[in-house]
Amino acid sequence: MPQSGKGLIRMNYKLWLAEQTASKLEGVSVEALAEWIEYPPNPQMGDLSLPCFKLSKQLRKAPQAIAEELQQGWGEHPAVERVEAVAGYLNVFLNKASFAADVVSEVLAQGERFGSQNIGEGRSVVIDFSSPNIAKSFHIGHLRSTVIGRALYNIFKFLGYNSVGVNHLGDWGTQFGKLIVAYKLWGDEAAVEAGGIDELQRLYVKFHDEADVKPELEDEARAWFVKLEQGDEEAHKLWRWFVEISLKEFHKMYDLLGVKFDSYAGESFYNDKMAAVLEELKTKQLLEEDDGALLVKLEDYNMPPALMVKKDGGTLYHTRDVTAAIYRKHTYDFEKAVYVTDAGQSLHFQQWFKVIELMGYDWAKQLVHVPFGKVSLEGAKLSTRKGNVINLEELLTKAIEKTREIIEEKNPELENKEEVARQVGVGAVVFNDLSNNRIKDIVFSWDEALNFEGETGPYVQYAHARACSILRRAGAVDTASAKLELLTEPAEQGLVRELHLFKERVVQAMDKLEPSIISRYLIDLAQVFNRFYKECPILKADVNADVQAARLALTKATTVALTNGLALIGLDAPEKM
RNA sequence: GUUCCAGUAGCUCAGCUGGAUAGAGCAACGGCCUUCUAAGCCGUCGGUCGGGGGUUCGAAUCCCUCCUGGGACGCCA
Repeated sequence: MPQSGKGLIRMNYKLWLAEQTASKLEGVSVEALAEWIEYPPNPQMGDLSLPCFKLSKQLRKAPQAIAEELQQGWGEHPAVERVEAVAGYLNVFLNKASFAADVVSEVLAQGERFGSQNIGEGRSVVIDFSSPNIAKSFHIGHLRSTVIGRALYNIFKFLGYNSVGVNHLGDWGTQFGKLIVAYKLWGDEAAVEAGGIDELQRLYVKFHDEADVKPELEDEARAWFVKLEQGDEEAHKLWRWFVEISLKEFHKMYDLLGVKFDSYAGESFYNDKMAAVLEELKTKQLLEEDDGALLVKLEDYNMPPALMVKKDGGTLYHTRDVTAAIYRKHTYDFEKAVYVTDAGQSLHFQQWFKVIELMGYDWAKQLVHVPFGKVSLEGAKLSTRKGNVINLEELLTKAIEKTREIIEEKNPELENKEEVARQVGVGAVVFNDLSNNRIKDIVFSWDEALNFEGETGPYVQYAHARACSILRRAGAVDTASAKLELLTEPAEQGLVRELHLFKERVVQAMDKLEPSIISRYLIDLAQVFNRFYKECPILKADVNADVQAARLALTKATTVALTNGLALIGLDAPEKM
């Protein structure tokens, strides 16, 4: 257990309080108590609280009586100022001085590791995210999967897992038949080289427009895809070319966003691996024929069947996903495999997770779908085919441009304007996408995506820059000898309390696979810091030297938490802006 | 039709897996730059937590039901 002498509880206050009280209660485990302990809604009620209602049944006593007994038997503890029994709660008021000293010294000691833990012990988590379709523009719909997946990747890594980021490229399928047909009919090489994905997409859209009046185009497209699958040279060459052009553009986005992957094994990668899986399904007697197609019936599980082979012999995304999962299990031996896609695919994932289970793989329960809500544009659904999309590059470019303007207006002396404009502009867009629960649908609005005030990325970055500014002006700071016990003002304590929360927020974010928990935390932290900044002067003439040193240490600790938190969700923390 | 998800302030959303008087941001209005970056801070206004039942000492949170909106539902992914 953490040593609690001299107020040093090493930041696990819930566990510590559980240990303190468990010894006085018969037959109650420390773990259970730790779960029940909560933070009171406001500081006047204390810093920690144990509701005694659940204990009431077990101990056959009134909650308030239990709380009072605990209070009376409390005795003295250097880390605690006093305890109260109120309305069935045991409220603990921490010793402000020791609390501040404990928290701030821990944050400073851990630095960039602050908030991290070794929960994963090196076990692997495969995260399938981003996964854009080749020859289609990278629009704001793909952004969500990309930034949510990347955040989860970072969070798992921070907590001791071996994160494996997989970009399951949509580089195979009948759309390539369509694209080949369109290219041969209306395209030309120079235009595609010059126009990139835009030109490919124009061809793709044109195909659909034309196919509406000339349905035989669809047959041609199917024929070309069959040729592609059979290794036809011309088809393969065109396909390869489309992939290269697309990847070049995707990498521009990934570079701007700072996203990296460990694998780009997309759909085409599994082409030669599906036959074996189909054979396995057959052997395990899971496949049934229906109207020429092969499928796995799932009616016992209240789901429509999972179609594995089309009547023309072609495979489907069920087939590919099952194959990919088996491959990844063998390759990475994952403890968990998460798939970050829009919520519209929920049924699909449930279906093939069930297929994996029916194949007898007990690791089926390690497969997790992480769904997120749809992005729509002023109510209209985004559609590549209709050309109704917001291009991510355009959005990021605008965000960077707007940041540049704000810098010119507010901080024209700034040295590395371009770099900061990128960090803040991109940060605003990314943060905006991560600030709500991922399941919520988003109606895209330029105003909101480019808003830099209130609950936004720039707000958090700005708090960090202000803190850095103070530290810079203060010069060399000896935080090690600072008298941290002096940090007892309400604004200081509020900040200390928030810093203390970081560690459990990171774990929550992992448990719920929810990056917005980090974003929300950062807003709260920036908020209490801004309050502290306003209320507690540091570099002013009349500030006592000891107080100044302590506040500088607290400021430094805040930059550590802000930087670490921002890094988790993929944002940089510029020192000036 | 079957099934999944969402519904909290005028708007956008939190609400820590059932706890104390439901919190932020935006918008509106009113204050705060001769003092550490005003991308900031403070204040005011604003709520039958979609409706109705139920479980519980206690429900925005769990269960049932209804309403509204959205998604998915065999040969696209």
